[in-house]
Amino acid sequence: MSSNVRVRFAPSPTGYLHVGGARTALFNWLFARHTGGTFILRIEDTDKARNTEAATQAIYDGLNWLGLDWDEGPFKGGNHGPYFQSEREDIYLRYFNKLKDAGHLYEEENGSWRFKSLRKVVKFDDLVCGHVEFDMSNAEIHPDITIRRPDGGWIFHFVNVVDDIEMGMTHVIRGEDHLSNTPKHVELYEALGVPHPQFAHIPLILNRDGSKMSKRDQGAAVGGYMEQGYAPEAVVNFLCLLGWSPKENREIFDIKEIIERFDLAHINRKAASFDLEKCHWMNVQYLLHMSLERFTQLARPFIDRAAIPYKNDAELTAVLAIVKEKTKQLDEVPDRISFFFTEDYAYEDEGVEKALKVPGALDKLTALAAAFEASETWTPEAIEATLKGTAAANGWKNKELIHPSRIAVSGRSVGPSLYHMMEVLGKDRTVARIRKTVEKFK
RNA sequence: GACCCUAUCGUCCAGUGGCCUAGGACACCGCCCUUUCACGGCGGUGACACGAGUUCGAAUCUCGUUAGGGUCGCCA
Repeated sequence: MSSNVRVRFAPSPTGYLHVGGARTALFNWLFARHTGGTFILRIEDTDKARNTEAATQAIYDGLNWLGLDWDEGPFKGGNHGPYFQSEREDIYLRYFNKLKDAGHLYEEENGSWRFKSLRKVVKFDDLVCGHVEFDMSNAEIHPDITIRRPDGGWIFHFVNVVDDIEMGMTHVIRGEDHLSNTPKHVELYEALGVPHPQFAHIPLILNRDGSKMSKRDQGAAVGGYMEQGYAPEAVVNFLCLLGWSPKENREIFDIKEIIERFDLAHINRKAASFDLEKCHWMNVQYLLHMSLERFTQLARPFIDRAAIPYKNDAELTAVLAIVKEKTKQLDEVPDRISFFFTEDYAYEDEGVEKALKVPGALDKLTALAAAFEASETWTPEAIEATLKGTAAANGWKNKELIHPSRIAVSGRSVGPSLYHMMEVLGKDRTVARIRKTVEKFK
């Protein structure tokens, strides 16, 4: 399916990619993918003083991580480039002269240029907000906008409109903070003699307490989700449901389902508060239900960064398979698996007190090690049978073996399923670790 | 302050005049499952901002008030 829909995400590289910006990008992307249109990335770097390389890179990284691929833009090219505003000087000059010749501009004493408002009532139908009217007739309420700096630099309102014309945008989907700017833009389109694109102003994202979400707020930077080990598909799913709803009473939708269902008409008009806890829950759901292959792929950078000394992928995968269901964020993985790969694992104080430093615990472990050593098969079921059999034969409770042996083989009181953990460790290492522990705490 | 947008559980959504004694999810509180921790299951607390209308009937329509957000830059 293809269509003539053309939408863009036009960030300014002045900081980190914000979740609000990411959601704007996401809604544009979804609209393009739903309609079979084209999604364009345009970098609005007109403010030389504030733009940075790092910020530009953060935009690429964030979009790539979220899976929001663009059809035209940096690295991709396209027939409407360049896609950096800093490289479009000649185009702006052309439009500037056009406006100037038509008498729409005037120069200030300091050398900046302003656009003379048409001083009429501006009306437009916003795809999200509905019919909107602004009475622009009063210059005190709506002063003429500046479009060019004394140094020749261009101002957002002007270049944004020029590029949207030149790049053939059919829809402008952006944050509601631009709604009040829109009548100015509509006037620019009119002065240029070009019909304006359709507008869709999506509500802003607020903090839990209703305040505006700013860069410093928790959960604000997309980079934070990458570092903490959220699954990108979970963050995407969460963001989709923030201000838009497929009208079904469920929460988990894969991206294909969302693309099928997405439409601008069902975007909420109300600003949404960002609930990090729900995002976290959604991430847990994704981690729990994704394939082991996907989990391994997502966890690997964290494991490598922590320099976990696994021998080969088979060994690593076997371990990941049993910690996957407990993992809530990928950045926990190195800690959750570290004890599998060293005999020099640390013992957790509280667990040692409760499970090992109790009368008889070490003797019971010794008996358990002997029983394990004598066992023929080493499957979770067999291990469980051996453990419970040992307990029963001696008149002990199962948990009198379970808790001490968990501490003995892992150093911890919490972790994966005990029998699966022992299976992955193997019989020899399990027995050796139990005996080593007995010696250590004698 | 002016202009614009908005207003359902603490939060995210459902609800577009009767199906609502308002539904789902997160969080929270019980109970159950269980070798730990989770997961899961069951149940519970909890909302139509307020006031006038319109209508036989309003969470749903209109107006006002209040509240929140946005814009008013030589930032985007």
